Amino acid sequence: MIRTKPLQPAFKSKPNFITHSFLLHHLSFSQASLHSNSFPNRSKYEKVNNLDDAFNLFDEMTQRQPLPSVFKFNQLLTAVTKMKHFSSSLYLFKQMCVNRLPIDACSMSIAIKCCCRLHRTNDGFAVLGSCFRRAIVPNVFIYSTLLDGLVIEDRIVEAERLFKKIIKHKLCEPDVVTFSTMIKGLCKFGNNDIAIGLLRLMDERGCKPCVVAYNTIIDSLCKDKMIDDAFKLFKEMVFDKHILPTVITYNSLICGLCKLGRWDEASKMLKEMEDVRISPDLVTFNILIDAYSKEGMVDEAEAVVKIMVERGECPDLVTYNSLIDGYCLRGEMTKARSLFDSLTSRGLNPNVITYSSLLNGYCKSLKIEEAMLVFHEITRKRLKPDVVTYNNMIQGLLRAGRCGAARKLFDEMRAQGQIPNQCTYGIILDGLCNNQQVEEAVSLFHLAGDSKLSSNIVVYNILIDGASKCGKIDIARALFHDLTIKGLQPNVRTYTVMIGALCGEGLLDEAKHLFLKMDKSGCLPDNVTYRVLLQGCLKNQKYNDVEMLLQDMDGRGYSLDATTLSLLIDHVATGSVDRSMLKLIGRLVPKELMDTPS
DNA sequence: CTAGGGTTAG
Repeated sequence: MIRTKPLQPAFKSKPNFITHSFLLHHLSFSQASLHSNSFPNRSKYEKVNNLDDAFNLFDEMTQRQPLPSVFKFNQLLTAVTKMKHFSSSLYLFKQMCVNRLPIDACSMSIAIKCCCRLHRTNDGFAVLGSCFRRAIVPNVFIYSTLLDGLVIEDRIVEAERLFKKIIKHKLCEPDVVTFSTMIKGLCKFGNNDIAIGLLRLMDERGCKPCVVAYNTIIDSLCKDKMIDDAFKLFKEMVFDKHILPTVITYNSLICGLCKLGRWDEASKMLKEMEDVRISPDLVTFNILIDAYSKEGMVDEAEAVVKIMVERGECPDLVTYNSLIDGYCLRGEMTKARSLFDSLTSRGLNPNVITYSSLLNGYCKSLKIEEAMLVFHEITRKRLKPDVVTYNNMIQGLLRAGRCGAARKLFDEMRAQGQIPNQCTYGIILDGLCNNQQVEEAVSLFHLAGDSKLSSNIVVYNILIDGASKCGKIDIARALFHDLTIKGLQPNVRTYTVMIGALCGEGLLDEAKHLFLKMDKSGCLPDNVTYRVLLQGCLKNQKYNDVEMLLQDMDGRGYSLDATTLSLLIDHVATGSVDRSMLKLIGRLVPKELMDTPS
């Protein structure tokens, strides 16, 4: 399976004051990075920095007598390709072909790269065919580029086939780039172990793994939240293989740590990279800004922006998109809007991500009309709403109770060629349930006929929760039964939602039974499970298990949230829960709740 | 001499 973002975020801890003040302090006082943007030895063929110049130079070159060398043409193609004008580069290449201008393997590999980056890898293979017709022997550059094209298009089976063919038929000698590309493909499909195996294999074949090969796997492990494995590989790279990490290595690790809420370690890595004289770059700062924004700590995020500017880095669209999203998450739509409006004066054009963030912010703030305006603005700016945009808008409409409009947009999205993903269905099912339409939700779920959807435990969690919220405990039970029949494994959330549903109906014995069952089936109840069951006990005046639950929580290092705590205190006050439990309760109160007087 | 691989945003 290709890696996708989870439908539900992982539990994270907030950065404490010490960590982030250290982090900011540390960054602002370390030495500024050096910049060198001068390229004194570039010829005019690689110096072109806009398309017009490139085309003019090309025309002039084609008329020269004698013709410039293939080397000069390749330099020009490279320059255009570096500007990411892949179509133009391909156009020039085609002109070279039809006009019998000089072409070699290098020109071919540039053309193939352009095809691949345009998601036209098949055309890349057509260029490979033309190599044979022109008696140009395809080399390792050409095959590695084609391999990358297949990986870019998620054609992993074909990528593996090509890779094996290269080795078996000795099409070329695979080098460190060929291996790294295959490793990237494996990682993209979650095969980290096989990727590590390939890392070992290349070493055995006498092709020494380099920092890129390691980075690829380290980053993939970080994205899969296997950060400890990532560090294992990092240490192996540095200490056993004596390969120096780069800023990209650190960026991946810091990003992974931030996303897991491991702020103190992220801060430690920042310090470490400065120690080894690697300056944080634009991406490093963007990672920190995004992490702070997602924690709702926009002030700290803005502080990082200030520091990066002081250090000579120019905030880009990624920077501002993170900030805008941060303000949206806090519901500070005025700030989000003014930041959005300031983009053009900063020379930045909002993209579909910017618009979707803003739209989502308005939806979450229940300003559905504003959200619709933003939605229409997207097409007016000749951008295309994508799946995420539609998902956000549909969610907003459902929240506003406008089921009909949501339905219409769902149809429109498919008409526009945007394929609904699992997230879309999750949003719609949840929305229908919240609009008292569980039956519709369940039938849509069965109607969707998507095998991945019907085996998605998160979707079951949504439906069970929704059924319970609508007071349809029978439907909730049936769904829970249905998933076990299918051989699906309920997760903590499934159990918790079901236990909550049973508690809500006063079915405490059944809830307790399920609670014991989950533990037995190896699914450990989490913090939330305990809180839900505890609330169920209290609300239904079943006090027998309260002390045992509290003791369990203490033993597991769990804590109480504000709601459960105040409910408990109420019951102690009325005498239904014994005062002797106060000491135990006190131990379960997290520091944050102690500090904030409410 | 020119060509291929690794990091950040909804």
